[in-house]
Amino acid sequence: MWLHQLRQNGYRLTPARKAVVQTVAASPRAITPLEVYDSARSRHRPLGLVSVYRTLEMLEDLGLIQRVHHPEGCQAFVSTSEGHKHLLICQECGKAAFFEGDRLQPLIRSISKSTGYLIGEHWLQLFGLCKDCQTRVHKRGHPA
Amino acid sequence: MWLHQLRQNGYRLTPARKAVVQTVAASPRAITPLEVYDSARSRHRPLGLVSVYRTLEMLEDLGLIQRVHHPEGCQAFVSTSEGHKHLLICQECGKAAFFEGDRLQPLIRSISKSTGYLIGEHWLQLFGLCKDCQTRVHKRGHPA
DNA sequence: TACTAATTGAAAACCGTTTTCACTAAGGTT
DNA sequence: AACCTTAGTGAAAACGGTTTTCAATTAGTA
Repeated sequence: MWLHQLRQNGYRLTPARKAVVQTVAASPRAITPLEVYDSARSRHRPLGLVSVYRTLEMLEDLGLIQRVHHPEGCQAFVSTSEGHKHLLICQECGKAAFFEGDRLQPLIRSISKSTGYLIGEHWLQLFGLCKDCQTRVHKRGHPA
Repeated sequence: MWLHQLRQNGYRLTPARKAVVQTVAASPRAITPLEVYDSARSRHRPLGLVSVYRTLEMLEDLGLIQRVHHPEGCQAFVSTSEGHKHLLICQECGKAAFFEGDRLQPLIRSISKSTGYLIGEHWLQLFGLCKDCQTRVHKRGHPA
């Protein structure tokens, strides 16, 4: 569990941290520092926004959460699903799913060959509608 | 040419705009608003940072430039290469190359199937070393 | 040449993030 | 259980990039 993992890395287990960690871990979608703050304060009222930033940074360093890049902003985080690196985000509700990117290798190799670049990292992120939102959208009629 | 295109979209052709547009168009790498400002001021000294932001927004709306997402920040822009949507960025010098992402379709279809998501957009960005920087790095000996 | 609405640059406002700092308390030690 | 050390806390101030405001300017048209 995350709280365990923090202790093992020499971090103290404070109410502020617990509140932030539990909030982020419980969110199925990417959330911003301010959202974390609002939500985590119900677990630990005196929480300061500063502690949210510090804890998020810490969790990112430990690889437990990752930053999500959106067209509208890049300050949101999701909990990282072990071994799965790529994100699929619902454009309606924000719910995040993960998938393996192994199948990218052939594409990457061919791009490397044609451009001459030595490719190190890759980022792939997909956007769409999750199952729930597909049916929800149907019921309301199709939006623009 | 870009300046033409601006006129055709009802924008006036001012020295400030020309300076910004020419600067961005001439850059082989993604540049931040501040970098644009510094560089464009050599073309039009009295340029204000505000005009840089406004012009960048305008160019983005017209689809002439696109925002580049980096682990370290997401405020840089590159000129969009016609038809090519995906970016390959040199981690040494920042030079950008483009490539087609068509070959992603099979991967996307299979992910769509396994997750149930209806996938709309995709973002793929690669990071690596361009040819020049590969040889440059060799000459200096390998860095960490 | 005159007109007018778009555009400009400076300054102020804004807002999310980071730093500072004196205080608190987690967790090991006794 | 009481103590001690130092990591961690929250409030407030500082910061820095972006946006807004506004009076002055000017591009493009009549």
